[in-house]
Amino acid sequence: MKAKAGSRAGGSRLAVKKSKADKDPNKPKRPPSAFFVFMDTFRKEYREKHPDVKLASVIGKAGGEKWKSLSDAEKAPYNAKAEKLKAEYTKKINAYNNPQAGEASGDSDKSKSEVNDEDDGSEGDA
DNA sequence: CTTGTGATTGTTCCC
DNA sequence: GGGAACAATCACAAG
Repeated sequence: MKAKAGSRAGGSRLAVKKSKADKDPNKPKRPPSAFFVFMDTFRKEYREKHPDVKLASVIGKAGGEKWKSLSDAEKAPYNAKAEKLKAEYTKKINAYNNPQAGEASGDSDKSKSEVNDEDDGSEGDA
């Protein structure tokens, strides 16, 4: 059932999809889930194996079944990527909800969540 | 021309 | 804790 839900419990999100280009400039886009990261690559491969199939909907289905077929180890790189994107997005959303957080007054330093250490050489794609 | 939909799963958000 | 909307993508439909 794709009855995802007609009415959401929350209230703020009542913003219905007005126009695809009418999104708040301050509101950052959500980070692609591991599935999407996997699908980005999966799509390309799928197109080579199925040049006739172009509909993303079909690829989505194929990818969905394949995705479940993957093991945690294979999803690991995708999850790791999504995890990083999540951290980035969390900061953006924080600024979106609290653009001036901490800039009020005498706020010294309480948040040490600066995880800027990108020492993970694994990226290595440099 | 323009816009939405359909389909996949995951993630994220706010109350 | 929960529930609800949205993230990419791309062909196709309808007005």
